[in-house]
Amino acid sequence: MDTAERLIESTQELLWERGYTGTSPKAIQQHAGAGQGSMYHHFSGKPELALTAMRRSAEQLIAQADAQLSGGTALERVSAYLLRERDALRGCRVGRMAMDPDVIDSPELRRPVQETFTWLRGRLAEIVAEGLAAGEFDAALDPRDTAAMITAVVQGGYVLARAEGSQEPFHQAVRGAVALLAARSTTAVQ
Amino acid sequence: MDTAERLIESTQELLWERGYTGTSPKAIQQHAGAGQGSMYHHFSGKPELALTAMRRSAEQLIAQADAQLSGGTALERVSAYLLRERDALRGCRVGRMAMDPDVIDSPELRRPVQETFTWLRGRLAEIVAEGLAAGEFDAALDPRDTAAMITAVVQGGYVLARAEGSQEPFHQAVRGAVALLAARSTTAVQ
DNA sequence: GTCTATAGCATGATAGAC
DNA sequence: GTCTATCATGCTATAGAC
Repeated sequence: MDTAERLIESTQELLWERGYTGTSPKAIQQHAGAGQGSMYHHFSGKPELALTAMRRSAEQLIAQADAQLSGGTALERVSAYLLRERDALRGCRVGRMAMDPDVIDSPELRRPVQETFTWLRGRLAEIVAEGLAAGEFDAALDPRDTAAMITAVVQGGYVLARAEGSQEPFHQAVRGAVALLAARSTTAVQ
Repeated sequence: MDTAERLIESTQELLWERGYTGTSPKAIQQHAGAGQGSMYHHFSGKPELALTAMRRSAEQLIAQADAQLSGGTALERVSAYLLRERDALRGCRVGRMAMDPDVIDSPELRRPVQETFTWLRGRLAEIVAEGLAAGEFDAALDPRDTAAMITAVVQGGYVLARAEGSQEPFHQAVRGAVALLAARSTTAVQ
């Protein structure tokens, strides 16, 4: 693996762990086993390297979620997404960036974060809409509101887990969401 | 207002805006209109001042939520909490701290964050349990899971709003949660 | 109690040798 | 391409005058 690649992957790791503000070029270089000159040869500076790393993380998250969101009924796909095994204490490598002021204040750095969640909410809304069209969900459900709720439960579950220092609140939150969604879909058939 | 008070309130503001890692003693001093000597006279350093500010924010959030969560049926109270007007782009001043590695790595700094969410989930679980006892909610709902879901939707809604640069995803998420809860409430069904 | 001066170290970046 | 040296600035804290 070449140096540029090691720098990108090290940045992905450190952004996930410490955020943009809390990640220094020096820390990235040490993690990647590269010198300063090497980093500044491949990238113009911290913003460009972080942008490259964030785009990479966004692509990976979308590819992963896309794979998990295919196959089965709408409820099965949504439940699989919510109940998928995660390291809740680590949180979301993309969602984490939304709390970083330097990222949010920069349209360029914010874009991959925005695109990730726009895509995720859109994909979940399609699935909920499919479930509605198939009569699987109650017609009263709004696809976009429900999709935003599902996305938010996961992101908020990470906050609760980290606050508590335990995975349990995350699991409670997603179980709570699945229970509400599941019952809604079964009662619709009565 | 005396200097110590201005320092505390300035720290509350800046922690909300930029987090712990992104908030420097110098920035606090400038915001409070106080010199370095003044800050270090009243507080041993950044950690003690931040701890004081975070405890204050936690108390205020709990007091506010407690007031909002009294009066009306269980569904009304939960809905009022979810639909309350908020500056979604600003996020939660307590929940924000959960994404800061320096806060989470320090048991002392994490404590007010943990206590806030433990209390909030507990209070919401009580309310859901009351709703269950009164036959207001579907008996299949688990109070703690549902409470964690409600708390997570709000915290995750902030992430979506900040990622999007718009309040709309927050509103979608809480509307989605209220719609699901209302659908499982006997008062809404008939 | 508040101020200024200073310290030691980290940050983010540049320069130039190799 | 990678290295070390260097730089201006900012961070966190201490010292000591007032």
